Amino acid sequence: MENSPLQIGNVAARSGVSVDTVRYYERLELLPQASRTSGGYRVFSPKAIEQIRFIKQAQELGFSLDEIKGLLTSGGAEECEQVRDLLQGKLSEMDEQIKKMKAFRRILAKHLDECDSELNQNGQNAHCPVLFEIEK
Amino acid sequence: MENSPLQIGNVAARSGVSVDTVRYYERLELLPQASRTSGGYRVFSPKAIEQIRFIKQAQELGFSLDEIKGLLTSGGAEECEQVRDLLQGKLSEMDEQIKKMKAFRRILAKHLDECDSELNQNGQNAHCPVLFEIEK
DNA sequence: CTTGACTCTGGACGTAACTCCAGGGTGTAG
DNA sequence: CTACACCCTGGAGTTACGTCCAGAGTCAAG
Repeated sequence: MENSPLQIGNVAARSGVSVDTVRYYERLELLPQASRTSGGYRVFSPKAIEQIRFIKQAQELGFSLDEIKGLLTSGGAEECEQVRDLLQGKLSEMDEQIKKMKAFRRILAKHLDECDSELNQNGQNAHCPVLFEIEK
Repeated sequence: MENSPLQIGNVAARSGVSVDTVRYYERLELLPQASRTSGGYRVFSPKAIEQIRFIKQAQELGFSLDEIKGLLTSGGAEECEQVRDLLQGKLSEMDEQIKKMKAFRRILAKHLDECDSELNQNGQNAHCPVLFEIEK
């Protein structure tokens, strides 16, 4: 049978994290308590893999595990509002961040240019003009 | 005289960090070793304040202190190229990140909508559809 | 000369998010 | 029955970035 129970190493490999991390997430209640075999081995449903991927995705975008927990425990109406608030907050935060990044991007790009032309013109005794005038 | 030496508490206050943090940055060589009074007190130049602000700014945008150190130690031609590479790398990273954020933003905004209409229509027994279909 | 605000050092502590380890059990193939 | 890969738990260790503390010195004002 190909229907062997989905055990932790498998889940870990498929979702790109370590088995330790899977157990860690379970402890933090980011994953539901997995059921066990008679021998005590955890048994996962394939949903767990998706869930871990979701966690990783959200994490890359700056959500903390605690916030992600908030996103995952969505049940009734009350929680729905709570999730909505969390999302709303994160959205404005992200807009803010994107704006800042664009501005800093421009600054860095400019320095990069200066760097390059400095190298082209002065070659050996070029000195980078990074940091100066970066303030506002 | 208004020309009292710029000491650590002052620098800290003006740059919005704690004195501990200033000393910490000095240890990490993110700030030059401050000179000392006869009594052993650090004496800073106003440039230090700018530098700390720069560090904080870069940090908000996801640079680690180690990377920032790379941005700050810009001297001759060799370092210039090194800085250029660092910036180049960070720029593509930022572009990547901005793209991802925009995508995730859309996903979250959609969920937010669903959340809202769910609340409007089903009121009390609304249940949030967050997490499902978020994969890719 | 005393007071009070400020500074010094070295090292311990704190948090997030893991990561590793010892000592032991499970399960299956040969 | 013996390997051998895999799993279990509890707890210690790690990295990044600070923050706090004790015990002691500095300095300007009164």
